Amino acid sequence: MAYWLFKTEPQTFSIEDLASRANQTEAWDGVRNYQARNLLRDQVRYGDLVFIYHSSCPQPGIAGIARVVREAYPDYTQFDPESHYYDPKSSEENARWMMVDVQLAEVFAEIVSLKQIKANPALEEMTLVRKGNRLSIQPVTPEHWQILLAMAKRC
DNA sequence: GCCAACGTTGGC
DNA sequence: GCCAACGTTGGC
Repeated sequence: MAYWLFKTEPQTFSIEDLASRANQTEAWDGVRNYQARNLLRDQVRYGDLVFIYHSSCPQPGIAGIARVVREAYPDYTQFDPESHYYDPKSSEENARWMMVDVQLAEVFAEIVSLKQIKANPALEEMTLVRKGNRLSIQPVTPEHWQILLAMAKRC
């Protein structure tokens, strides 16, 4: 089993939105970056655990954990002309973008803030804090996962 | 294949 | 809103 970090802008989709549908699965749509797409398609597997990271917001950081409950399949928003994520260059026969389904596992009592993460020398190799990194789907090593879990206030 | 122009991400 | 650090596009 592998560990991941998925970024989301909470003003668009937050962990509270995920929590409000806790017993349902949620399609993680809208990934429009090839490197992130490749990870979703080739490496993210059923049962993997995912840190949900809030970005572009007052307090960026890790808000909780989700579980992958369906492996990669075509992101339907790419075919919808009404969608913000519509891609006219993609086709149903040859879908360009993929998504997975996730389900909430845990909401942290407090966000593990980017500030805390940056302040921890043991996490300086994390993709998240490497200079210039903007990847929205990132692998997390088991070591980093355990350190971050220990930093989180669990319910 | 090169690379300039442009668009996006995301912290601050 | 600023801007660094990307990624993408398209002419050549």
